[in-house]
Amino acid sequence: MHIVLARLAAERTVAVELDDDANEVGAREIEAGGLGRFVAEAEAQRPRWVWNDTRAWYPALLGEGVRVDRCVDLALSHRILRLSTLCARSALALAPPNRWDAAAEIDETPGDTAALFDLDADLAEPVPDADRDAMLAEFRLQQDALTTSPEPGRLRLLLAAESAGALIAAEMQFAGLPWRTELHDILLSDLLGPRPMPGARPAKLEALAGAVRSALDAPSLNPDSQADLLRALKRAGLVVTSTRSWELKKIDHPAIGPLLEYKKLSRLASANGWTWMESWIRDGRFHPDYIPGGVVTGRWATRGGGALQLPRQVRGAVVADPGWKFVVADAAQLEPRILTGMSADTAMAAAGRGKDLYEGIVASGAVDERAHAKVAMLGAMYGATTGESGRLMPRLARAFPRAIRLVEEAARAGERGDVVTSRLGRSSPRPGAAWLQTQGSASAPESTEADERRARSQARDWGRFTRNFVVQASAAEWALCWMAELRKRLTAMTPPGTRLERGPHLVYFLHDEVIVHAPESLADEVAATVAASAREAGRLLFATFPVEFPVTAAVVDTYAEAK
DNA sequence: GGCGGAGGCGCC
DNA sequence: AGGGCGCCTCCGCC
Repeated sequence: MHIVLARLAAERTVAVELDDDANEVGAREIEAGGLGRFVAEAEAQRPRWVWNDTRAWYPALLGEGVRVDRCVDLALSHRILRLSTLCARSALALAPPNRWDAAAEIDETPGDTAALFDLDADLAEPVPDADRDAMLAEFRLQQDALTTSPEPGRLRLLLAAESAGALIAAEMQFAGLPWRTELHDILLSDLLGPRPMPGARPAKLEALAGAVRSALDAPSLNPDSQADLLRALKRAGLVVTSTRSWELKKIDHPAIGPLLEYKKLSRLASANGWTWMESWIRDGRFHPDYIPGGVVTGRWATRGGGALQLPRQVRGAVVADPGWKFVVADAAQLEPRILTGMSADTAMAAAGRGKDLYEGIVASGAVDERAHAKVAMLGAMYGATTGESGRLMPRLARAFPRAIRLVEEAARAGERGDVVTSRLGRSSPRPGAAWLQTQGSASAPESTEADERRARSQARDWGRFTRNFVVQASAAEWALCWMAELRKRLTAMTPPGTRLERGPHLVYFLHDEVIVHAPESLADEVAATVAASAREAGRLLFATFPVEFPVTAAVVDTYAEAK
């Protein structure tokens, strides 16, 4: 059963009940303030709620203590279906852009802003606060795209996982990641010195800046200014082209040690220092604003707070509540295992069976040490052509021809300007107008050597993008299935109606890693559940193909203890 | 003043 | 000469 929620006006909502063929079988108008109660009662029938945008509905329901089991997020689903090669001939895919298309997809022709203003005024609203007719029409178009797809199963799973992700994102933001500001303050003070007055440098940074100034004989140097710093380094006789840490590391000079230390600590102070703490931690919780599907590959993004870049230095401030534990779990070598499943590479599946995949590659004889296996695999998935990674690639290709062929073919497709598609049906965007123009001008009769070089370089760039896209996007799908399965099982561990924050619940997600906040008595069971959910995700994506997805699950009091 | 690109670096 | 991000500061520009 599907129930479509639509706004009639600011304070009026209608719930339209549909049968399996999306025919309307009932509708009920909900008075102001009554939505939470209505949803809570309807949940007993396990409907799939259909709404334009999870962020527009779910936070308020969570605030009323109401949890939703499953939903269809029409905006997220629309974006997938518009691009997917698995429903390319559907009416939804062939229609001109409308207000269901995110703004990001409309303005992808830079320099052509005039076109934006020529479009229908509806486009100004990227995610519509849709009325009843618009919601039903969009839902039926999406259902049609699914039923006419040659691979409806994959797409249905993808949309279900994407929508479950939207629920999880709202729940994680609502619950928040436990964060102890007094411990964060101690961590900062130990590394930087006591908290300075606003605008002043912490004591340890000031001391390091002084050491750099005297070592470079540059008394007025501001180490925060790259231009200033580069000049001072050159004046001291150092051969550098930038002030990047990795370049400076290669230089032997008394200024370099304190400078690298300065850079590391000043980064901490500016990105996750006291100001960050006061802006983002409320009532002992960090509430990141997750954006499901915010990355072209389907990975999540975040807005504000840099939630996906929490440096290791501050993870000691992430502490479970008294009587509670964190289960910190990450999927081991996720992307190569995804590639294994996609390519059905039985040799690589064997290398990853029951052990560390990179050790397995060593055991297969393809390379002679774990570090080489890792750098070679990453190079295969990212498109490295030179250096150690490039040198090791041919050996990898001989040992695992199917896996390597899959990423090579994805790269060739991108170089041609073609689209590639993930395991469940998320397709890459097409290259933009500028890309096509550069390729076109290189094949024109009057093209120069420089034109052709630029076109080749640009084609290889897009090839690296599509090479990585197939793996990264499919890994993101696996992670969504993992979390959706885990969420379902966590809910089942407490009595129906238990408030989210009273039972074991997800509090953090980072591409291939999750944190569950769980009562101590359930922690071990949660750890086992995390692993079982990973196996289920593997089965959902790759059926019976024998690729394993081991997870490391640690039961800890603080995030810093894990890994 | 605000804006936005560049440089740089944190995470996967 | 490696894929995807977000966010900080500096600095030139309007």
